[in-house]
Amino acid sequence: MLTEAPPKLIGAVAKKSGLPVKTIRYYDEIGLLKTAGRTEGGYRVFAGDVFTRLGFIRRAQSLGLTLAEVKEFLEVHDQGDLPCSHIQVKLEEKLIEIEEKIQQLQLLRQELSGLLTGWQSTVAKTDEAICPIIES
Amino acid sequence: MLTEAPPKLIGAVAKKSGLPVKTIRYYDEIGLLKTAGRTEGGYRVFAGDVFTRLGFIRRAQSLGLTLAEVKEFLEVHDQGDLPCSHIQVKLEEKLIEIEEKIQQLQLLRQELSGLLTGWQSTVAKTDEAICPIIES
DNA sequence: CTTGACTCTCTAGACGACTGGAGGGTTTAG
DNA sequence: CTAAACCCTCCAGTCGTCTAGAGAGTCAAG
Repeated sequence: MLTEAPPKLIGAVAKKSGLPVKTIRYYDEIGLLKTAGRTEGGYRVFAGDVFTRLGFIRRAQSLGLTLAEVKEFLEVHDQGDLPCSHIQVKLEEKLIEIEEKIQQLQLLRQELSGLLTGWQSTVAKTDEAICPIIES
Repeated sequence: MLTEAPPKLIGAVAKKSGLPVKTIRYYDEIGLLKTAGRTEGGYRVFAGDVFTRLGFIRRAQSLGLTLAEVKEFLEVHDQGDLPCSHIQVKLEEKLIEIEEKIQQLQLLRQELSGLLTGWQSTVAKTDEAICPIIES
């Protein structure tokens, strides 16, 4: 019972991934998606792994990586068997950057939770609190 | 032997922090810096904690926070004794986000180092490697 | 008092990452 | 065959984060 997988069109991908159609087209335009070709009518057809890919993109992006950087990684992934030391070094550098980021995030967390506990102690002191600044 | 601290002008801050003068002015403009007033001639004068502040800004920013978010945190810090639950909740949410980010970074690290080890095994297999794609 | 380094404001431009809309082709249900 | 729901390209606009330059004021050294 093997039925032909129906071609995933951009609308379906958008709905399932939660991203706007426009954004997906944009990602495709700048070469992040390696679309699985087009239909006869010229519609983009996407492979099954597009969701993994989109997930990766969004995750990386939300962590401060640019789409250009993301693209590099994806290219490495796509032609995975090209261990040129040039790119390998670049990847290793990126990994170090990421580890630094993790540490920075942990520091930031400390700082913010410092704000919070500072507050809490203030709350304890003042026993009641009203916020005089509510903007928007 | 208490001498008056000399007023830190923007150029000195730029030099010491490594940021361009323009950027610092920009940060001031959007309210990130709470400059310690101006000289008679209209020059910005910065307090000693400006470097801590700039450090915080850059760190947070490099982790994907917007300057608007950074600004919120700094405002909390500046008027630290306002434990209004509205903002407190916001901060807690941010903390959770940050913890998620840490996890995502760890995932990303895994993925990237997966690329790397994938490579390494390929290297082991092919024993020699040349990179056919050197762009720029 | 002049010169040079520094500062100011203001306006405009750049770049990344979208987002909206016009104008038009494709596909499918009735 | 037509209408609705998709999809396409192309072009322009937006938002955030700077960055460049013009024109002008400030300040310390000589």
